[in-house]
Amino acid sequence: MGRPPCCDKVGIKKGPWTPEEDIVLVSYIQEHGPGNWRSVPTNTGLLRCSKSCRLRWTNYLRPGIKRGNFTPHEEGMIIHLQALLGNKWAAIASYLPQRTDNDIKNYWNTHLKKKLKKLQSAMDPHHLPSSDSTTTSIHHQFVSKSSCFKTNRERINLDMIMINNNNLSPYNNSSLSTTTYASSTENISRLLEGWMRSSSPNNPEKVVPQNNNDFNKVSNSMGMPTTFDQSSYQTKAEHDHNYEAAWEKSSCDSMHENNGSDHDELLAVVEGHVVENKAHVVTMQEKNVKQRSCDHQNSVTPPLSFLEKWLWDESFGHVQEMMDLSSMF
DNA sequence: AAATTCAGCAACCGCCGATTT
DNA sequence: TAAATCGGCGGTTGCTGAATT
Repeated sequence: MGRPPCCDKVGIKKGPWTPEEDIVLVSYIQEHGPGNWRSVPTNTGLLRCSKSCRLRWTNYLRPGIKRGNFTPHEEGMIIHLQALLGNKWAAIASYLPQRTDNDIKNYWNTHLKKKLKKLQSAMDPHHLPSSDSTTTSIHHQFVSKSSCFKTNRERINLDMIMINNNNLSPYNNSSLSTTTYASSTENISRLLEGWMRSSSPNNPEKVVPQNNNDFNKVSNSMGMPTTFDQSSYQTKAEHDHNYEAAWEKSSCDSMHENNGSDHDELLAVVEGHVVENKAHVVTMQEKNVKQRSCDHQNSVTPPLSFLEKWLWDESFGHVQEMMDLSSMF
């Protein structure tokens, strides 16, 4: 016989998570840490399957997740890594701190695919679009050294590097110390605010805080930072803009990000790409060395591989190429 | 102003390798 | 060793708000 099932399939709730459920889940994880998902529904009383709990945590509630617009730098990274790795969203996400694989996947499907198709048709007007051609074509057009990865073996080599470099990811288990869980209350805070915004009397199931004080009460009961005063904004756009600003300001991760979208700003970001990424990798290595030294004394993080350096350098070159082309639109 | 279409994204589904009993 | 679930991943769906007609 195998293991007993993680949860009873009968009476499992589906659909969007409510703030109440989120609070229960976050509270539990703050106390016990992520993992052992099969015990979460039982121990919390949540009418969700363990998979749903894990997904909610990893894609939304986990600390350090950045939401909102992707920077040109992030865009370039995704395009390049997708060309190299294919639709390995988890692997790509490991190179983009603060972004979830789901977010990257969504962004690729809704934004970048179209963008690249546009570019592709501009570069090759006679090309007949097809579902699989985009990636292949982009691969040829933007990865000038793609011959380096023509064989499966070489692709596996890169995967090995990716696996190795997962140690650099803030998302791997070793670097998620329990002290960081507190910041997930910010996610809850944000969620509650968005939920209030979208709540309507037509949905009687939701227990909507009636005013900002109620919201703050809920937040304070969670020990949340209530850094955003939503009462003074006239329009939704103004509200959203200021909320995003407050959110960005209160973000737990201080890694430098540039949200500018105009061309000059974009190029500036791209030009700083290599340095920034190398600096980031070094920082993450330092973090991991510190973390590991707690877990396993005297362990050493491997240095940057030649191939990884190549990846960054290539990324810089191709992204700049992309930017030159994108100025056509 | 109402109806329709489009776009974005959270969450579900199904598959697969790892793990447990 | 076999059988069953877990955990993780990528593909897809369906809901909601925005944009367009």
